[in-house]
Amino acid sequence: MTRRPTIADIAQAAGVSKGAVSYALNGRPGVSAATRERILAIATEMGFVPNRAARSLSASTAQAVGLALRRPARVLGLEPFFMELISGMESKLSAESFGLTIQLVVTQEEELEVYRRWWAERRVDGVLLCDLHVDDVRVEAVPALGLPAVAVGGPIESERLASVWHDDHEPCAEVLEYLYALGHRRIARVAGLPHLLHTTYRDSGFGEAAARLGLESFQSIHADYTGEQAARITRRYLTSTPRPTAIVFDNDVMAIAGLGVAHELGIAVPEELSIVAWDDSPLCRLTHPTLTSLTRDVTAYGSRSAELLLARLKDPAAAGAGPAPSIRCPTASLSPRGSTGPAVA
Amino acid sequence: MTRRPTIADIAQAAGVSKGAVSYALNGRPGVSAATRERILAIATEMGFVPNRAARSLSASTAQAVGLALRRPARVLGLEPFFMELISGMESKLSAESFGLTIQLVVTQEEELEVYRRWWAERRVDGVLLCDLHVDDVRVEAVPALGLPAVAVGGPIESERLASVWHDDHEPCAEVLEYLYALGHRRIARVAGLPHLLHTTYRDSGFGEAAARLGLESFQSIHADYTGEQAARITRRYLTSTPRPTAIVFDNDVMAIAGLGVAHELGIAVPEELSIVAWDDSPLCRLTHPTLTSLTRDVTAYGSRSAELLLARLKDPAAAGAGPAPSIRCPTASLSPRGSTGPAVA
DNA sequence: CTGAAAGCGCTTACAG
DNA sequence: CTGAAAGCGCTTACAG
Repeated sequence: MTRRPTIADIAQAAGVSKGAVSYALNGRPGVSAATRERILAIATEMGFVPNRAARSLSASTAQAVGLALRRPARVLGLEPFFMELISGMESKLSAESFGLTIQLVVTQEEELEVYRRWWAERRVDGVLLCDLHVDDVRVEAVPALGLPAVAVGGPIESERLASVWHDDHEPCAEVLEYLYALGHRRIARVAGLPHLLHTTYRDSGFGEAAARLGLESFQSIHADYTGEQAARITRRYLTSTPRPTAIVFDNDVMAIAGLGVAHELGIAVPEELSIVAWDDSPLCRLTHPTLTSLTRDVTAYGSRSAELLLARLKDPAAAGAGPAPSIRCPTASLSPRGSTGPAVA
Repeated sequence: MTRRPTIADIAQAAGVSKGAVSYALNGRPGVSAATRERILAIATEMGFVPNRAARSLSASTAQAVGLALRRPARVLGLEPFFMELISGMESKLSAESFGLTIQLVVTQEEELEVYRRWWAERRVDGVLLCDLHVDDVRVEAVPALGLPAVAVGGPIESERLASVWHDDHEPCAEVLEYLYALGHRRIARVAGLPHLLHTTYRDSGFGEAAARLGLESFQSIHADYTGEQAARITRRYLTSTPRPTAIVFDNDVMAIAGLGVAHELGIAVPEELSIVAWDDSPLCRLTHPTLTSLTRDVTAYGSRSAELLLARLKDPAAAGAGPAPSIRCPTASLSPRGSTGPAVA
């Protein structure tokens, strides 16, 4: 037969009803073990694969999860973070034969529109929300749509939106204490986008740790994660007097740009300047010297998020009852490498 | 109404049949202009969005395109290439309200299995094939499935598989001629994976250009696009005697790793060593010196591929007739930057 | 131009 | 344990 086999074909071949085939295929009660065996054998032999649209229509499930990314394409491409995250999500999803539908968006309104459309079309069963903002409207708007979702980031204050996050405070303290122990007293930071939630956590984390250590000159300047802005800010830091002896960058791309500026200005790393990167991608090991960085398992972060969403899709009753779970992932830890060393006065 | 509106609801409100609603919504003949207006107004007012599964089931179209990526997650994350490509594809697809379904796979067999399943499930209408190999089984196997596809890469020899590609020969010549003009005579290359089709085109492109220029010592060593392998090979090149005065890398990540090795060995770039990268991502402008590289518009490459696939999906008759189109994109061109300079003997 | 009906390929109560 | 039937929400010939 050249046509795709349907359950009707299997039913006919097995001499049973379509309903029986459906029960057998889905491992539900309603058919005897012997009949089930026979039906499954025939289905396999015919190379049967259920039509997703038909199944979706009657079961009203899309067997797919959506991911809308609102970042400029060049930033997405540049940061290994996103592909690692996607890879982690995808591994869990495909294991449960869920699809992952991706769309890039520009504005927040466009992003919400995508969620509305996906949900109205029943193209996805749920979504994963990235890049949480301060006062993120999605935290209220997405649950309000009735669209199951998991926020990848936090912690957030919400009874309705589940989230997977890790602590951003502790690593800030760890970095500053490490640099302090190396003798650094003039430390600066090139921070990420100020409206991103985790940036604010780091702002306060660094601020508190700096105050505790008496690092009065500690300062942060916000950037957009691109190399250009990071280079400009680093240049400003390094040409000020007295210049910092250590700079912390909120991502790896900016740290590499900062290292480039140090080379450009003839400032030796780590002899005259220590550099610490956040997000320990393989990029940090490409450079010379290699970059000291805060390591976290981004792939695990993605897979944990997908896992939580799948669990909530599987048990909508539990998902509806009680406050939404908030899962904390292991905190990032410092991996000292070649770019940090003792401070010189 | 709390339930999603269906065409039946609209039909009832408008006092027409469901068929009429369908015709009006899809802009097909069969309803008068006045009726159409009225139906559309009601649909808008009700916030109607067609159920994708129902539409897919009756129209037997998924309104989605699949992309299976067979690369280690860390390579995918590291190379801006893929996200830029995806971004280009996605922009065309979402403009036509097609979804993009992504899956990461490990083996070729797994990849083919994904295509078979997607197609059998009718989860996608077509696929985009990346990373063409030498004697790639997909070139025959995917058209044999009846699954519409466009190869992103080539040129390939196939009457059945459409492709979008760009020439890899000319840039090789351009690079070597440029370096030759700068006085370089000992040139080495850190190549990409040897079984990838474009690597073989570059192998021959560089080989021919080197022969033409009389660069007898020109040599290529194949690597896997990671920084580790590139660093190892670069170290070998730079510690040999006489060492090359210029090294060409098949991607940006390897070029950055190579630059790191030069720093590590105290070899000044570009004074003592020139470096050229392939794939001009923003990464090439992060470093100091900035990397001379071969620029191509990866986003356009992706969007052109998606466009071709959409065109073939829209007109299956034309897609079935005649040899599959083979679209050539603009050739990469050299962007000289700080990492190349005159050769020193 | 319009309506009533069948059909896409599944799932799922509901009777036997 | 099994079968016959209705239904999911659309599209599309086929009559009027």
